Amino acid sequence: MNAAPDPSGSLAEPLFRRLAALAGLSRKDMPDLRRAGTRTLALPARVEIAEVAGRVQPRLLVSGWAARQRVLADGRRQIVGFVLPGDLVGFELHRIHLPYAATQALTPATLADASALLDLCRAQDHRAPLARAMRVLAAGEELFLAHHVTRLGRQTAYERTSHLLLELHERLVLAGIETGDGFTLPVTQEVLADALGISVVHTNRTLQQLRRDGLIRLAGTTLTLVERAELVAIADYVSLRSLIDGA
Amino acid sequence: MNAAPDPSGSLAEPLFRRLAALAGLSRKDMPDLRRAGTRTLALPARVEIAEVAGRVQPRLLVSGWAARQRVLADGRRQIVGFVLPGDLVGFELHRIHLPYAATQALTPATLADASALLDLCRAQDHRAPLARAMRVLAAGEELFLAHHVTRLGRQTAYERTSHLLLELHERLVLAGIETGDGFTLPVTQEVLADALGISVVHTNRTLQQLRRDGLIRLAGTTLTLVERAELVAIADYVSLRSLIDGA
DNA sequence: CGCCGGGTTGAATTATCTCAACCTGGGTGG
DNA sequence: CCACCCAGGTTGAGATAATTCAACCCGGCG
Repeated sequence: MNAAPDPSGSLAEPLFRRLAALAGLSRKDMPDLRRAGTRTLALPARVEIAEVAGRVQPRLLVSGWAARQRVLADGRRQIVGFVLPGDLVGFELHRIHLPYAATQALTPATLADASALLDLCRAQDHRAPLARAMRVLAAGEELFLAHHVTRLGRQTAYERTSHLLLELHERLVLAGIETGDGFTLPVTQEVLADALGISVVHTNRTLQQLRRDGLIRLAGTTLTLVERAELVAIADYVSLRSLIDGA
Repeated sequence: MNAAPDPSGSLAEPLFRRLAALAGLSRKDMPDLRRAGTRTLALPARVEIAEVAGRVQPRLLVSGWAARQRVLADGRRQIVGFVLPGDLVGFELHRIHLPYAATQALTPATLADASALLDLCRAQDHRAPLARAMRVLAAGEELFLAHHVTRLGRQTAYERTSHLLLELHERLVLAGIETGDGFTLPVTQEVLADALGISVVHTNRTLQQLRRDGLIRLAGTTLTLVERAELVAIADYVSLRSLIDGA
């Protein structure tokens, strides 16, 4: 759990990319976090990204994956959402934090303190470019929750899996983490199962079916969306990109 | 589709009740909407609450129920969330609107223009009581989406149904629409099915099972939560109330 | 009167789950 | 340096929750 100041401001690069890509925020409107005490925190996998001393800390996920999850009384787990690099946690800009779902690191992860960014956002007028851009990000988060609901409620395991993979890919590309037609999927099938609302065994079989059908390739943690267009059709996937551009 | 000025400001009463109950907003901090051009719009059931002329209008649901829903290419429908009296639609305070899920009236409904309220909120400092209270409401909305995900992903039909009924009840009580241990459920079983992610037939059977088990009573549109505590245990229900008080 | 939306029931079908076994590769301790 | 150990992946087979299809009922309404 070492802590060091951000040497270059690049820790927030994935966040900045999304702000630029989705909300057209220009470099000059990007906040300068270099001298704002941005420190990083390294966490091993499986650890909960705790609120320090009961207080919610605004943080930015710099690297690794995490998940917001709820565990039922009998141990069943549902992943409510994935937290990817460039995502914010405990960031009480638009809503207060409720301790309903715990955020857990799925891989080794590094976090940066985002209180400087939070203060900056709070000081903005609602018409300011940065404030506007943050509202676009918030809309994206809500969209992904709605995606999740639709997948779980009305899609088959095959469709759900395609849909989730497409969403993860879009998010990683938006953040500039990935650029090609695939991505690194650093989680176990158990994690996917708990996100997709199906059993591990069925997750395994579904992934294999997608492979056999030539829609994806999956070797270790390297996933390729071989037939992206077809996957989009199967999953009825609506991209954030298209919704923002269309509006 | 008649339009009339709000005679008393009471149109926003359900909203005000929630602000008071959840965020401790006092009457003196409540916005005065009486002379702010608050007009109402009456809609029949099944009509979409459209964005007029492609523009998103901030509105307040005054009476009736609506639903945000997504319809897949082959006609399957998933209700992403219920809109109850006191809820806001098209209210672009914290996030921009994305046309992912259409909002449809489930019963005859009346809406009021909420642009005055939106302007007022936007003029607030982030520490102002009203701004703070709106962040609490936003947290509630997010919680109900998380509830929805958990229900659909990891609960049985029996548990899901219990959970949803508890949530609807809590929301109606918070808005001051209902006060007892039950509420008026003005929707068809098909609507419930599309919210719960199960078939109509199975929804029917599940409701009957809950009745047979003496947990609920359902006559026409009148629903009673006979054994509320038991339902909470079955559904592993976490109330918004308890989360806010506990924090 | 007759129709129709919504609720109810039965019976066959299917998607998914559970249980259980087995395999593999990487890491660890003796 | 080898043996084992364990997490994670894979496969088979029986069990079950939920679906689909179909029929029927009821009350309200044109």
